[in-house]
Amino acid sequence: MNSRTTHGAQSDAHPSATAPRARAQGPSVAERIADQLRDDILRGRYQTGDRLPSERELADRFGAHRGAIREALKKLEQLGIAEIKPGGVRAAPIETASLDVVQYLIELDPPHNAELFDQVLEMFGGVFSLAARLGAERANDAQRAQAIEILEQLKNEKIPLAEEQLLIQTLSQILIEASGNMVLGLVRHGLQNRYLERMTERGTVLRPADAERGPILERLIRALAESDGAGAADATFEINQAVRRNALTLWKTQQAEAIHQMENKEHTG
Amino acid sequence: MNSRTTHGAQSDAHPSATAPRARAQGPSVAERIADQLRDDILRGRYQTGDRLPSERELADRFGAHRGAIREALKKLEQLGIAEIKPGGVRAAPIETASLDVVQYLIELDPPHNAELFDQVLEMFGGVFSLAARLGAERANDAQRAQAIEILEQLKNEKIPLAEEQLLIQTLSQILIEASGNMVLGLVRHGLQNRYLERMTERGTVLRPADAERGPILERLIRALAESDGAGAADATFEINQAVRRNALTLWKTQQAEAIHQMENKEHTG
DNA sequence: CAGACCAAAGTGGTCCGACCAATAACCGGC
DNA sequence: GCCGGTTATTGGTCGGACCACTTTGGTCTG
Repeated sequence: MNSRTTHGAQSDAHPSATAPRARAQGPSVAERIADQLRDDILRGRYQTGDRLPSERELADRFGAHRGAIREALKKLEQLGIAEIKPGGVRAAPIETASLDVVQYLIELDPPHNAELFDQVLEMFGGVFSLAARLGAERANDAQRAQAIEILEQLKNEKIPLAEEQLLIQTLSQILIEASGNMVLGLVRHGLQNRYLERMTERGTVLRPADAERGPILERLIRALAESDGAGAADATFEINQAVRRNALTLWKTQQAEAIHQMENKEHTG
Repeated sequence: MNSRTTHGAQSDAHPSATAPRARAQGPSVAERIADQLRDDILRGRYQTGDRLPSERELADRFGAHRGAIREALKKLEQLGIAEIKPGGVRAAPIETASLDVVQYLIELDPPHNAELFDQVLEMFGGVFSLAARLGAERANDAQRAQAIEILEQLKNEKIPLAEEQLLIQTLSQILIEASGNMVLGLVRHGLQNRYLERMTERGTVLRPADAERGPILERLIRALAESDGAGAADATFEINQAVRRNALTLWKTQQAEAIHQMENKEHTG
C-alpha cells in the first residue's frame, strides 16, 4: 500500500500562518479536529440540541480514523459543549459548559471579545477580592510581609507592564495560598491562566489610571497589615473596577479602529 | 483472551438488578477505567510527575483494549490531572487542574470531605456575593421583584430543606442572569451542580441558624430594592458565613460519630 | 386516521492488530 | 566521567470488524 498516508493532515488550506512551527510538531490530528469542532459549536454552527454528524461521517469528512474523531468528541464532551451518547452526539448549552470554554470563546476570532474580556476581568476581580479578604484574615507573618512588599512595588507607576502582570499574579497566588482555599485556587487558575496573557498580548493595559493607583494600593496595604478582611476585599474590588474602567475605554477605541480598518479595506479592495 | 467477546459489559458482577433493564447500561468501560485512574491519582497513588503505567500495560491490566484506555486517559488529561505526551503519561499537579476535579475530590470516600466542603461553600459564597452585588446594580424591575419575592419566602423558617435549596438555586440564577456575566454563571454552575446536591444528600443543613435568618435576609432585600450593590454583597457574604458556621459544626459532629462507629465496628468485628 | 408495533438502518462502544514518529533509556567509545 | 548514537518503548493514528442500543420509518391493528 502505499500509503496513502497521506497524510495530509497538514497539507490543507491555511493561507495565513505560515509560521515555522514552534513546538514539536503541532497539535495532533485529534486535537486539530477537536479544535475545529469546538469552534464550530462555539460559533453557533450547531445550536443546542442539534445533532453533530456521526463519528463515521466526521471521520470521512476529516479524512481521519474514527478513533481520532472519537477522541476529539470526548474532548468536546469534557468541555461540556457536546453530549455524546448512543444514538448520536448533540451540542450542549453553553451555560452548563466547563469554565474552560471561556478561554476558547475569547480566542475565537470574530466577535464579542471586548465584552467577554470584561466579564472575565470582573469575575477575576471577585475572586481576587475574596482572596484578599481571606488572605488578610488568615495569612501568616511571612505571607503578609510578602504581599505587602509586592504591593509596595506596584505603587511605582513606571513599572513595566509585563513585570506588573507577574507581580499581580504572584500576589494573587500568595493571597490564595494564605486563604487555604484550594477551590479558590482552581477558579483563579481557570480564569487567570491564558486570559490575562491574551489580554496583555493584545496590548491591553491592565492597570488602574495612574491617579487612582497610589491611594487604593495604600488602602489595601493597610487592610492587609491590620488583617482587615472586609477592608482588603473592598480595596481589591475597587482596584479591579479601576482596572476595568481603564481597559474598557481602551478596548472600545481599539474596536472602533478595527472596524474602521475593515471598512476601509472593504472599500479599497 | 477469551473469546468472547465480550461482553461483558453488563453481565459481570452487579448482583443487583437481574432485571432486564436497570438504567441504561451503566458507565462504559472507558468511563469505569477513567474513574478508577482518576481516583488513584486523586488519592495520591501517583504523585505529581510520576509516570502512570503505559497504555499497553493499562490495557492489559484492565483487560480492555488500548483504545478504551486511551479514551480514559484523555479524560484525565482534560481534567487536568494527567499530562499525556509521547514518551509517557504523568500525573499533573492538582493546583493546575480543572475546577471540575473538586466534584471528584468530594466524592472520594475517605478523607477531607468536611474541609473541602467548607472550601466549596466559601467559594460559593464569594460567587453568590458577587452575583448579588452585580445583580443588585443591574437587575431590571422584573428580576428585582422576583429576587425579592424569593427572599421573602426564605424568611419562613419552617420551609422544607429541599424547597429552600431550590429557592436559593433559583435566586442565584436570577442574580447572575441580571448581572449579565456569563463567566460568573459558568463558575456557579461548576460549583453548584452536584456539590450542593451532595451536601443536602448527606443531610447537611445549608441554612443559617434561625435567629440570624430574618435580619440578614431583610438587609439583603433592602439592598436589592435600593440597587445597593455593596450592601447586597455584604449581606450575602454574611449569610454565607452564617450558613458555613452552621454546617461546619454539624459536619464535625457527624465526622466524630462516623469515626466512633468505625472504631466500634473495628472492635466488634 | 390515530396509535401500538416491529424490523431495518444508524450510531456509539469496544476490540483486534498493525505501523509510524518521537521520546526515553541504554551503552559503548572517547 | 561525558558524549553521541543505537535501541526499546511509548503515544498517535489507521483500517476493519462486532455488538447493543437508538432512531426511524413503515406496517399492522383498533
